[in-house]
Amino acid sequence: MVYRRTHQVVKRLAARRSAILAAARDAAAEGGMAAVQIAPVAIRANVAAGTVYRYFPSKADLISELIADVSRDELAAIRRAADAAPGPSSALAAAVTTVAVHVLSQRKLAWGILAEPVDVDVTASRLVNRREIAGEIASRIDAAVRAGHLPAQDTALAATALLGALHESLVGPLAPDNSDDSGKLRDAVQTVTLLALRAVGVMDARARGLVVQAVLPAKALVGA
Amino acid sequence: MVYRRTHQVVKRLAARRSAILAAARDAAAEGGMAAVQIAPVAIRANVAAGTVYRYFPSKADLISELIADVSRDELAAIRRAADAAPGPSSALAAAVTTVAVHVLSQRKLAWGILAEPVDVDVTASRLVNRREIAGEIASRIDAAVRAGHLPAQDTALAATALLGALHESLVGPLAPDNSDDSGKLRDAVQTVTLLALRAVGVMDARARGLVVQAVLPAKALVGA
DNA sequence: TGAAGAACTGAACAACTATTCAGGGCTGAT
DNA sequence: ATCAGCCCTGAATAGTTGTTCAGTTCTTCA
Repeated sequence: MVYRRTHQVVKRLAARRSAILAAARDAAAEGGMAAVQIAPVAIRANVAAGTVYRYFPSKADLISELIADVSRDELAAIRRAADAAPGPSSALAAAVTTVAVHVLSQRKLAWGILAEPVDVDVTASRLVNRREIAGEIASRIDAAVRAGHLPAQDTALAATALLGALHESLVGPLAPDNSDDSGKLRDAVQTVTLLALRAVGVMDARARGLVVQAVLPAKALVGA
Repeated sequence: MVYRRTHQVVKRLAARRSAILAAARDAAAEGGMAAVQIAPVAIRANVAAGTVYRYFPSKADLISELIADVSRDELAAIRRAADAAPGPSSALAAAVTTVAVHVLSQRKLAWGILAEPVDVDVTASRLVNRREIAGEIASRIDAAVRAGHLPAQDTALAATALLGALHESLVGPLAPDNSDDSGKLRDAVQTVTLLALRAVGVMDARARGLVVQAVLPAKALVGA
């Protein structure tokens, strides 16, 4: 053999792969999953359509990896916010607020990742994504229960319900479009976080305090 | 003119239209929206594919009407259950329970109506559906607030969040499949109703009582 | 520099279904 | 019985995109 993958080539290939994924992500952020079509993504990434298939076996694989990527980021953000909180209840509040802020700051992307119809089957990837996020929330609820701050409950179901409430009210089709008014955005985050905390059994007064504490550090993110 | 639509013909046409809609509904109940394709629906309704287009201008119209139909039924059920309750809080609990029971007893259909990807655009119809149901829930929350049973709040947002929680935890991709165990089904309905009531501010102890009252009459429906 | 092999291109292909429409059959008035 | 007009049929059409692949370009090493 007179050809060998040199380090430089390996790096270029990896860069191209990332460029394609980034192009897909940009497209999704701008126009939702509907905009993630092979030809347009290829153009964005400065490659030909066929090249995409040298990196991803199919569109389903491309989108699945996109979903996994975005989920990884979100999960990390949730953990960071929760771990920085002083106690289990604050951690739960911080986690919920983080989810709310994230989906609001990238509504189209979030909708695409979560629920937007796609022509190929990405249910498996979406399932993994939801499971991870829900699992994280569930374990935070669990910690608060063990600390005696919340009544015992089916934490997995509660976590799923919480996420459903957040998503539906913030990026679902009925969600009001407040994307230009950052004050209303904060209000929405607060209101929904309050609902979520009360749902799992935080007493009203205490919940209000937790919400205020959790929303303050998240303010900066709203602009992102 | 030597031909005129006689009463008999009018009736037959109406029956055929209903048959097509019913076929679409059956298909959706069995295999979700993916199974609602013109040719198979036509076969189910004992007509040719072309005939469907004599009754519905396009697939989008057919599915939109299907969504409207199902929504009408659900809304009626919610109102019936809520109106039969002794007070505003019970009415809210009954409404929430009714939604839960309905989606659980027809999971595939509910998923199709609510969120399953469809190749044609039915967002408008889905939006109307959600708005109607959410509006009903919102007005029940409002009644409870006015009666002094709940704290003042953004009822529209709360209603949307409640529905999101119900749907996600009962028919979403993470929902456990308990379709064979009616005991678990009841548990799920109870748990989720409890979460929903607490979310809008019903005190825990009181919420538990309301849930029990609301679930009892709904039991019969679970089998449907 | 040349040869071998890999990567890239982009036009052609494939598959899936909604939609159409020319022809056949049915209904109702005379 | 007859015919005008509507209804129904279902094979053919059409439009949309994901996917392929033969040919071209680029990279590596002797």
